[in-house]
Amino acid sequence: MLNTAVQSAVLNHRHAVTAHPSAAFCADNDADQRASRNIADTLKLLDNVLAPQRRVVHAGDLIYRAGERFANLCILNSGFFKIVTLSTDGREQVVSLKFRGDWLGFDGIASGAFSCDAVAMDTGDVWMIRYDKLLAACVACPALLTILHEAMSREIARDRDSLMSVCTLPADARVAEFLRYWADSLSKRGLRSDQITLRMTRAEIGNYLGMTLETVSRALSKLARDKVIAFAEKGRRDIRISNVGALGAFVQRCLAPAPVLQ
Amino acid sequence: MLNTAVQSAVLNHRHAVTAHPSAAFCADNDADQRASRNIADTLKLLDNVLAPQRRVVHAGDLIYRAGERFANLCILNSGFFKIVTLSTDGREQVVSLKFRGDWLGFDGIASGAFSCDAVAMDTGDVWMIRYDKLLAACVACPALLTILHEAMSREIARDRDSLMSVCTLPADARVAEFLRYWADSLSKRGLRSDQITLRMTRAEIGNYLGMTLETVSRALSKLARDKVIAFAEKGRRDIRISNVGALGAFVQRCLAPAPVLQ
DNA sequence: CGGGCGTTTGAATCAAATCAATTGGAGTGG
DNA sequence: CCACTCCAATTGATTTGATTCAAACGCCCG
Repeated sequence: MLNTAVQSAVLNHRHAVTAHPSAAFCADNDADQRASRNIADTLKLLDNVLAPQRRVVHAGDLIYRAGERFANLCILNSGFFKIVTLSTDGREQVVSLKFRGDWLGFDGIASGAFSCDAVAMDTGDVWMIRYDKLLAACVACPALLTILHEAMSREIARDRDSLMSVCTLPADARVAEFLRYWADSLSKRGLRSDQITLRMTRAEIGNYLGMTLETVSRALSKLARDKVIAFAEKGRRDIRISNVGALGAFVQRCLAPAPVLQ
Repeated sequence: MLNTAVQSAVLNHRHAVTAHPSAAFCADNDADQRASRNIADTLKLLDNVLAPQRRVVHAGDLIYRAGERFANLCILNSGFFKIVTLSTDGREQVVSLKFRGDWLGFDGIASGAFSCDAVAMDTGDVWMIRYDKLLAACVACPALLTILHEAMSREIARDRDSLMSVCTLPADARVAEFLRYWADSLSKRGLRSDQITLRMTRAEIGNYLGMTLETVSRALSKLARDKVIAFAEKGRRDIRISNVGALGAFVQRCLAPAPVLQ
């Protein structure tokens, strides 16, 4: 019973974020297991009540684009997505990353149009839900309303954490924090978090974190030198994280005042 | 009929953000007038349906603090507020600024506890609404639900804009953008935006924008030197902005590639 | 008037950006 | 299979925008 969520998380994933059968890597603590189960339960409920329209997407596909009329919210059943805002003067900014169980499209509710692009970064499937139908269903089923509000609330809290990272952490720490967040997100979804495959280029990571691609590269090299992470033998997109705690410790070390050597 | 919203916006404001009777400064365009009216209408509806509990606050008062159990949302009827998140390791970050008509507390919905402090920066009054009562009322009154979702949606979109500014703009432009946002916020609430009184220290502004207080000071001096803003004759907290467009132009100038001089 | 706090401004320093060269894989086609 | 291109990533040298450190100023208030 505990493992059903973990199992279902694997569905619809091909070469994407691969789940691992061993409990050693999947939701290794109670909180992660609970989170993973919550996501599975939420998806099941939404499926039952609303029978959302499925859409399979591939890397590079746009789920919606800025300016488009808002009518649907999406729930991510699998895959990995980025939210990109585009300013009028042409600046582009990756503002958010989304995984299984996350929602897309909240930004469109207020203005009636999306204010950003939602882009798939891997094969996945999203469930489209008409917003008006969702509202109607929420009246009949209060649990749905709770789910919806919690999702929006989490997004708000998460965005604030992002801002905090960008404003208060030096570049190296920001990259470490980014990896930690990614590993955490995988754990909470019942996926193995000791090995992650970045499906973003250094340039995309840099954009998200407010630094250049060279700085990202240097930070990753430093993390590897300090043995906080390791690269897969072949290629440098796969990152092994034997100990997530070490990433947190690295962040703290970056913040600590320079040691006085006498 | 067009001016009622503007009038009501003045209520409950003492020395805070002062409204101006002349239409030249208040909601000078249709969009601003509409926004101002929307805020007034929303407040009226909430007042009628929920009869929120009033609370008068003064500069420095905490509306709620991180860790506190979540039970109420707040609507700001007047005053000016900051949202501050505190990381476990002691970093502090101003993540958001709030004005009349904005909501406080969405971050508490998901986890059942607030994840940040909400601090009044001026005299004002907030309306407290029990979240469970609000949900019940939403079922009976769909307009309420729309209002709630739009507020959350706007907050999400706004947070993303903040992140974009911090990540893509140089320090000078960030300060200009900050002032532009502030002036805009005043316009949308039917208040004069040609003269704003910063109720934040340079240190607070710097924290919010991800830079040091010295850099904020230098940026403001540069804006004044370039005649984009002007300081009040006495003191340097009051800022005159004769032309909001000039702030936008300044931002663009910061982004433009260095001019080739031959 | 004097103390305290917020602000400004300058000079020195530093972290990150920029510029530039090289490496390394993935994919293509002969 | 190898040669080739293309693009991502790394690494080094240099520049630059912002921070840090320091000093002075201005305003408010007891």
